[in-house]
Amino acid sequence: MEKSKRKEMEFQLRRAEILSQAEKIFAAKGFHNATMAEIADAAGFATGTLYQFFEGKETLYNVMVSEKIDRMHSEIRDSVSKEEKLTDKIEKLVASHFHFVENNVAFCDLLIRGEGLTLSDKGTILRDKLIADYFNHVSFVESIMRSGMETRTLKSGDPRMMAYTLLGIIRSFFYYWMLTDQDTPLSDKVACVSDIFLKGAGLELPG
Amino acid sequence: MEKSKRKEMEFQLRRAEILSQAEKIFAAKGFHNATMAEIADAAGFATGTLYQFFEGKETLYNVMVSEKIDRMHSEIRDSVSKEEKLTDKIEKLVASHFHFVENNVAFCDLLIRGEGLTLSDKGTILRDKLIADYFNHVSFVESIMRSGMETRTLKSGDPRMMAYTLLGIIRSFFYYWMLTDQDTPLSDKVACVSDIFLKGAGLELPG
DNA sequence: TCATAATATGAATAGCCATTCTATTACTTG
DNA sequence: CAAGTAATAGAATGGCTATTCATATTATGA
Repeated sequence: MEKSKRKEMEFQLRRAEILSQAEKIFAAKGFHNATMAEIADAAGFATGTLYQFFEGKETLYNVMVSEKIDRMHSEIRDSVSKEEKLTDKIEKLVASHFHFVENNVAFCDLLIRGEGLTLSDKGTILRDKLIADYFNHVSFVESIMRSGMETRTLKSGDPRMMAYTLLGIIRSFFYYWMLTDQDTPLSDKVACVSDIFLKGAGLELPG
Repeated sequence: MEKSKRKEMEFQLRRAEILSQAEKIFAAKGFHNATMAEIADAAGFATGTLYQFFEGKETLYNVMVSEKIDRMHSEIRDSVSKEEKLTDKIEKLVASHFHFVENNVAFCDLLIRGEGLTLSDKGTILRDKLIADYFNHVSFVESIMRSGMETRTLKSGDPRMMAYTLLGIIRSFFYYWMLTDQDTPLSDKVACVSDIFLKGAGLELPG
């Protein structure tokens, strides 16, 4: 028999609740130290019930991380593509990364720790997916750089290197913010980052 | 009774052998998937013997990571402090980071994965130490930036932000190299990195 | 060489937790 | 409302491995 519309919706709601609690707990403790019992409890289910929704712990983790990353990437893309001028695109790229980080501190900490990229042999599936996602993301940034070169707003050079550079600076600032400075908004640093990326740290001597 | 000189040396040799094998195995499989039995076997000892040298698995891991990071940082400092000119210092900073990475791929991969930063509650000891080490390292780079400002080779600005910027770019390049390009030497990119850091990606329009 | 201390061994222990499975509860529908 | 179906509960199972410990081995020095 077909699942009714309402049934299906309720199922999705419960699934989402489990994912949401799983995110919190994995983020707080890492993959290996989080237990299924704990997640079930937080979501208001019995341990066994989780297995109605996900094959097992590793699948749960993989799905949680993948879906979250996908959302992050599409948020960033959406926000950047609304801009016309290259410098605005770059600012938006930085700003939307920072925005995501500010709203997902624990998750980003989990990602920084990288936990779960090598869970087990099976775990390389997630690792491979995350790496592929990351490359897609780099390619997206690269395409921005390339268009900047075409319009002669950026120096000509290897656009992929430039993408890596900008993403590296973004990551470094967010790491710094996570570890030391969460009281002041990270978004205050947007201008600083895009400025140093475009103009560099060296002093141009006059004459 | 005092341990004889020779006894002590032999002890240290065995300890070093265990650490060296532990590094390989942890790097290959991550903290949680590596077993004490496996490490003991690789080092040519029985499982129980490891406990003569280290309190337990977590201690073994912590010691291995800490000592390695300490070596990395002092190598980088030594190499940078031999240079006089600021631009040379910066090149050397990049080059020595890359040098370490090229010679310790598996270990760096372990660090990127970040495994072990939150092993358990006890595990935060390592996390705290690594964060402190990282801050020391940032401060070192910051001091280079500050001296660059004093000699008017760098723009004036927040030297710590500049330190984060450069370290971020370095990390990003090494990450890229790890994932895609290990056939060509990473050191080929040294000039590119210090160039983009000093001059930025933007095109200075003439006039 | 022999008694004694220091080390090494690896099988046994013990704790942890993912996963399974059956009893129970809630829902659906005729 | 009752029979039947789907969903949930949570205790029991089983696998895994860090750590311990009684025993064996090796080194020491008188």
